[in-house]
Amino acid sequence: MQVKTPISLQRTLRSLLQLSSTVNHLKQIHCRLLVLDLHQDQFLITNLITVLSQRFRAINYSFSIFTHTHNPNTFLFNAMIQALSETPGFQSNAIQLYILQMRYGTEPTRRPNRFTFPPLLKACVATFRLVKPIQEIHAQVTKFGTYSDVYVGTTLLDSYSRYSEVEFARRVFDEMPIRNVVSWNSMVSGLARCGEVCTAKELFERMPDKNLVSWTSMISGYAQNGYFNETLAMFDDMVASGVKPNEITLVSVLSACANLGALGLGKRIHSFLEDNGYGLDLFLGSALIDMYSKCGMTTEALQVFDRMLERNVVAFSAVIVGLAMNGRGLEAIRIFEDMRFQGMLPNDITFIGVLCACCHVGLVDKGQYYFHSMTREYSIVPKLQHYACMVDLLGRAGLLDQAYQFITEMPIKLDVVVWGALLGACRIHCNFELGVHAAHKILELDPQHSGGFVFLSSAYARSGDWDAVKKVRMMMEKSGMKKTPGRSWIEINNIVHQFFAGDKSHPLSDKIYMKLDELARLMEFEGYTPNVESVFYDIEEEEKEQSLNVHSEKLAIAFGLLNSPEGTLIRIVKNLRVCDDCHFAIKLISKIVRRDIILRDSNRFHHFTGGTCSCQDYW
DNA sequence: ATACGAGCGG
Repeated sequence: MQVKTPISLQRTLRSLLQLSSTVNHLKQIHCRLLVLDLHQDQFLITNLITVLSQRFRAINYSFSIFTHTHNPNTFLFNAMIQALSETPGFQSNAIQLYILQMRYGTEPTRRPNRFTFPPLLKACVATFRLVKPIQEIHAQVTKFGTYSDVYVGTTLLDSYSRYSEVEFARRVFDEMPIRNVVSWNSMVSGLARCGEVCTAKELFERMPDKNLVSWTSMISGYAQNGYFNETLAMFDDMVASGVKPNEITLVSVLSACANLGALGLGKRIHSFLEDNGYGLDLFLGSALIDMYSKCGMTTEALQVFDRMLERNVVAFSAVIVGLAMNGRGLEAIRIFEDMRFQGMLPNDITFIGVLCACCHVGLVDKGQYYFHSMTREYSIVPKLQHYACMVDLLGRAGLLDQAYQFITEMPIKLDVVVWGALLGACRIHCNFELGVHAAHKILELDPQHSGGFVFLSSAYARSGDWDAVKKVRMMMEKSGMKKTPGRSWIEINNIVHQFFAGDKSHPLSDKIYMKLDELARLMEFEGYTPNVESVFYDIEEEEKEQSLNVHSEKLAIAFGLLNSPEGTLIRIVKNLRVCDDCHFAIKLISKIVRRDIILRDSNRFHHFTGGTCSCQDYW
């Protein structure tokens, strides 16, 4: 039975609830309710539960109050379901409570309404792996006549999109009688989440009005789908239309900077954050660490890491992976040990960094130890990437038989990356027999894989078996193999200049080629001879004249030397792996011109200084 | 009278 309380007393108690700043205040109010015999006043109880759980996360206390209330009404159920659905670990209880509500019977005082479903849907998303429960709630939404509510529709379409059910999401959106900016934003980010970035963009353009979230949704949608140039273009548009970005926008922009190696913009965002008093929270901190690491600036990455007030597994993983990829494997391992010492649990990505670190430093035993501890101590199931790291680790160290043994014992289906790791090791250690086997396996899995063909043709060329070389060539042509064009880029004064192999389209092309000629003469003094073998690794180039001299990274470096002050660092990003010849040449260039050069290729970083490379010629 | 929806990191 509903207790009637004088309006003025209710109002007083309600403002007391709002003013409470500790759980003790609320306990005192709860006591007053009991003393005044108001503990069955559902309006006050609803308020009490809301404040307890929203402000103090006191979910158990809330629930005990709920269970002591007789015949709870819709409001009370809604408040309790919402509280449970907002508390990590309790979402499934929210669903159970709804089921209980249904079992009680849905007479008018207890009938679910439009406020019931949004939290319930969120709880389902947090609890279930499959979309089925969402569809069931969709049916309930219709049954209780709340389908045309904006909040319900928006949450429903959002939920569908989180299960990649973009068509259901779109249908809900199209059927909504009223949409507001939030509904549009949900649909835009839902489409982006399902990979339909172009449709998302179309919708974004058609939006009747846009706010900060609309822009941010589109920007992060681009970033998450790997459209990094579009991410930055969108960011420019946003700034141009006078919308001020917030931390959430900038996290996505930083991720694009990281992937493009756009250090200039990344740094500008870092200073913007500092100037505007944004603290280094977990998201921004990790994004900055990643950005600096992927630009080869590990020292700056470490600085950000050190300055973070709070660090979680993502921040640790970012710094461990960053150091590992940049060849600072020992430091990566030290930070990992530090993390374990602090009792923070690593996850699968942390272990990618750790294994990668061991690989680049050549710590075979340690790598094997960590690989085992991953499953034994932390119950993390190794993924293909972890296996590929192990094959790489063993293979690089010259333990090819062990690497092959490891492959044969793998409990999951092998992919191109794992065989590719073995192939790479065979190339470094000149084991052609095993390499040919790996290459065939790769071509079975991916008949257009250029690396497989390249290895085969060079292996046969080496052994003088020209018939076999011919056969491989024919296979290549038949497979329609398309080699990704080599592409490198360099950022000068915040502008990214891009070069393709053999590119002559740049306005300063003449000067660039003159610079390369000059470097070639100086390099001869240092004992450089073009490595003919590389030609076989790079089939796309071999038809072209002077093919060895025009790989895109060399063009970018020459351009960088011409357009930056003496003695400054040169940073290049390349979309493919660097070839042996360029690697050797860049080592010499770093010595001749006394410049440090950082080259990020598709696989790892190379820090060249004074004629040596941080990868120690293993890559 | 009460409560509900969108965008972020390795």
